Amino acid sequence: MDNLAIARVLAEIADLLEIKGENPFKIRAYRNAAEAIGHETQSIAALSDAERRALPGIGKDLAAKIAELAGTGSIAYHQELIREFPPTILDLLNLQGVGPKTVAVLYSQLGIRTLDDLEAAARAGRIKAIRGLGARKEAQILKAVTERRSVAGRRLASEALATADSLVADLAERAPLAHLTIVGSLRRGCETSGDIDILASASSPDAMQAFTDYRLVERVLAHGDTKASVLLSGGFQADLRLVPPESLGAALQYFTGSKAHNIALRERALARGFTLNEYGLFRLDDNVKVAGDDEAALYAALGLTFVPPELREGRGEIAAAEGSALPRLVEQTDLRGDLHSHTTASDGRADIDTMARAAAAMGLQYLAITDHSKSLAMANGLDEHRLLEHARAIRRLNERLEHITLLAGVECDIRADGTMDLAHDCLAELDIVVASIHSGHAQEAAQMTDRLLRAIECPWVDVIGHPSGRAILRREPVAADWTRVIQAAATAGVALEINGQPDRRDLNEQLARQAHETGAMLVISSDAHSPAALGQLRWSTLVARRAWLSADAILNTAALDDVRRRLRRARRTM
DNA sequence: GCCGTTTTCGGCCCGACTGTTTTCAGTCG
Repeated sequence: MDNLAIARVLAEIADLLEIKGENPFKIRAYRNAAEAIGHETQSIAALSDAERRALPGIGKDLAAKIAELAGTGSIAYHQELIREFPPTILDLLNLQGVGPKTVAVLYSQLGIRTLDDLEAAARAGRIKAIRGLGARKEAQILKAVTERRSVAGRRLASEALATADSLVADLAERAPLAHLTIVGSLRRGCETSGDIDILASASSPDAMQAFTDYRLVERVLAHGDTKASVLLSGGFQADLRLVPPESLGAALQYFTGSKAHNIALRERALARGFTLNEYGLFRLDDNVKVAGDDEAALYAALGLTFVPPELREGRGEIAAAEGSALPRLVEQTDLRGDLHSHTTASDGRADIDTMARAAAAMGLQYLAITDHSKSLAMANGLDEHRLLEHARAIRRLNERLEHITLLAGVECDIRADGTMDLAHDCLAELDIVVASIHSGHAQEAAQMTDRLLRAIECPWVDVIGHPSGRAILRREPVAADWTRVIQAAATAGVALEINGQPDRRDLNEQLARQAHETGAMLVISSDAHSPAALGQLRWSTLVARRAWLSADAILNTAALDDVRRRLRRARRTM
């Protein structure tokens, strides 16, 4: 049983307990454990009881429940809750304006257990008859049901950011004195985003007005003096918070989150005789403000080094910041080259020269041209003959280029049986080979693991591209024994890619961290199919940062000579 | 249900907005 499956059961218990009206701190304990387990790199099911209990947030009871789940496939306590409440009512929980109390009332008084039940009851006017609910609540619920059916939940960070950037640009024009920052999960660099959070710091309310008047607002969900929420056309929810300039630092901290990080930080503040809110850090005894305008100063006042937003997930960053043990995270400017890109030779949009100049203009010192191999016919993949011709063209151009060096490479398909899509003597002619899976994603774990291990055994493979093959929100990662695959890559000196396509980000942050801890080399790549897409290095860099990686963990932060020496082909033992 | 530099029991983050109320509970982030 994998970590995500365990986390899902614990999170569902938390939801059910909430509807039941249980002790909120007990609920939080289940939530915290689910969150921690979902992001743990080692397999929880494989751990001993003592090892589980050593994890933060897991005590005697939860360790026992996890053992029960791993051993029998279910938890009796969970089953009891399901007998009490049909699990379908959990669908009602994330409706705008409907929380656990309302769900409980709807179920106990009207027998509502599905979205359809709820809609029918609202249309029949049965909800407004309940004490504590009213006609407006009924209308709100009906709207929320309609909206739920028309829009999906979470979206790619790249889409959210594009929407957020347009919104901020508009606000900046109409409220020029406000200091605007995109906060929340986008600032933390998460791969998906549920809503768009914007912080405005200003002494006038202009930004608030501009926000609710924004041309793409479909519906205003809430609108107060300092806080407003809107639904944008396209399905995004956006929240704006307005704070005075002297609270900018505290507000940035607070609205960046995550929730787990904030709770831990506030507990730390209390333990040190302070209280922390979005307006500042205040001494408990006399309510004097000791920090608030500057975010780094706020962390310092709590005895911590600055925690980069990408690490604020409640995964040990506060303990590390206390001991000044946070890594210096890799930055996009640390990257000296990009080892994965495409041209018109296969399915790219620009020729070699255009890609090279675009990369040079970004300040990159080297760029690997890695077009697709023949079995990807849809992408006009290259056979041995065309590929070697392409490599000659790349090398000819290289002689004329001044500010950048091109590597002649390929993104070679890993066939279903783990063999390479191109002959080894052809691969041997190249400067770099990225090997990737593009088909047969549905293989069983054992077969997929063998396939990847076999690819890693090929002496001409330098990098495994987008190793898990996932498409965020669309396709699950392939099933494989990642511990074995990562170990094999580390032993063979094959690098693992962090792919920068915004819907791939593959390896993901957990596997990237595990790979680094296992001793595998990592590369941060764009997988650009156009000049503009070289900017996708932004997304893969974010993954590396969220995996706690510093520049020395990443192969392509090195100078080209050094990269050549460290590629598998230079180190292979025949 | 977890956890320990005031604690192995008694704590557990904090504030804004809405709707249904007569002072607040529920929801949200």
